[in-house]
Amino acid sequence: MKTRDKIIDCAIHLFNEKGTAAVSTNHIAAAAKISPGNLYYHFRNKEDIIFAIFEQMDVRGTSQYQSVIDSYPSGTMESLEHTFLMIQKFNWRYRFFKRELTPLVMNTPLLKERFHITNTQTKEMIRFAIDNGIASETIKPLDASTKNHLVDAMWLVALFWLNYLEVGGEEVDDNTLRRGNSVLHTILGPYLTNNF
Amino acid sequence: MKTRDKIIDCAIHLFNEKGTAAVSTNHIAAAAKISPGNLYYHFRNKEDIIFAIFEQMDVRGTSQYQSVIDSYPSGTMESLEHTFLMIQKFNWRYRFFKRELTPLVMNTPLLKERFHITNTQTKEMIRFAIDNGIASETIKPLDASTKNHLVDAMWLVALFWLNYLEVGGEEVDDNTLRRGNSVLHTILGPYLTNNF
DNA sequence: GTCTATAAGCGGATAGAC
DNA sequence: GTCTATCCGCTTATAGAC
Repeated sequence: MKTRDKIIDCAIHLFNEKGTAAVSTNHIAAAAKISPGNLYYHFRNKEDIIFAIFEQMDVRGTSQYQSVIDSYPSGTMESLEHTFLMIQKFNWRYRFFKRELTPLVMNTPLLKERFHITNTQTKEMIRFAIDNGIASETIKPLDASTKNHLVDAMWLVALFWLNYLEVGGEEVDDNTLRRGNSVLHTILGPYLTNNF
Repeated sequence: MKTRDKIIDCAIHLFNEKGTAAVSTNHIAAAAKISPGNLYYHFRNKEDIIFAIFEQMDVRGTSQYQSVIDSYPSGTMESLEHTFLMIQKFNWRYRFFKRELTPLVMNTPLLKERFHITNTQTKEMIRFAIDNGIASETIKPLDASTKNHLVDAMWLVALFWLNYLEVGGEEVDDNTLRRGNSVLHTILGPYLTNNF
C-alpha cells in the first residue's frame, strides 16, 4: 500500500474516533508508522488531508450510486430504499465528515466549492428520481413547489439521519438505519399512487 | 454587566464567527477585555464555558416555548409554525452549537447527558402536539409507527434545517426559514384532515 | 521517499501579588 | 475579583542528511 493511501486510511480512522480537532498530523504519522516529516512530504497540512478524503468519498460515492441505479431503475421504491441505505453506510464509513459537515464546509473554501457541486448534483438526482416516479405513475403528479419541498425533505433526511441518531444517543445499526428508511417512507408515502 | 456574563456573551459571538476549535480562552478573554487569569477564575476551561452557554440556551428555550404555546394552543397549525420559526431564530442565535452539535454532544459527557434530556422532552412535546391535533380533528388518526416516524421527521427538520441551508450555501433569512416551514407542511400536510 | 532534529509559536492552565 | 508573569506541552512546519 502506498504511503499516501496509508496516511489517508489512518486519518479517516482517527478522525472517526476522535474528531478532526483532536487529531494532529503527528498522531496520523504515528498511526501510519511514518515520520512527521514524511507526512509533510505527501500533504501540505491537515486540511489537505481532509480534502483528499473528501475527493475519495466523492469518487467512490458516485460509483456506488451508479451500481445502485444499474440494479434498480430510478423512480422505483426499491431504488429509493437501496440508495438511502447505501448513502447511510457510506456516511458511516466517513462519519467524521458528516458529523462536522457544517464547520468543515464553511471554514474550508476549497471544500465549500466542491461540496456545493456534489450537493447540487445530488438534489438533481433526487428530483430526477421523483420525475421518473411521476412518469411511471408510482408517484402522483406534483405541483412545482411541493416537488421542491419533497426534494429538500428527502435530502435533509439522507444527509442528517446519522447525526440525528447520534445526538439522540441511539446506536447506528441495521435497525435504526431502516427506521430512517421508514421515516422517508412516511414522508413520501402519501404522494404515492398505491400507498393505501 | 457581570464578568461571567460578559465572558459568555463574547464566547457565543466568537464561537459563532469562527467555531469552537479556532477560539482559545485567550481570544475570549481579550474580547471580553479581561486577563486570561481572570477568565480561569470564572471557568475551569473552554468546555466549562460551552456548557454554561448550553444551560443558558436551555433555560431561555424553555421559556420561549412556553410563551408560544400560551399564545397558540398546542396542536394547531399556527402553534406548529410559530414554534418552528422560534426554534430556528433560536438556533441562529446559538448557531455554533447546532453546527457542531454531533461532536459537541458526543465528546462532552456532561453535555451528552443534558442534551439527551432536552432532546427527549422535545420529542415528547412534538408527540403531545400531534396527539392534540388528532384529538381536535386537525390531524387524521395515525397508527403508532406512523406517528413515531412523523415525530422523527419533524424534529429532524427542526434540528437540522439551519445546517441544511448553510451546507447548501444558502443564506439564512426570513425567506429560507419560511421555506423550512413549507417543508414541514409538505411532510405533515397529507396527514391533516383539511389539507386539500 | 523517508528519516531526524529542531525552530517557532500557541494554547491551556497556575501561582502569587494587589 | 482581577492582574501579571510564567511554565509546560503540544502542534505545525521546515531544513538537511540519507
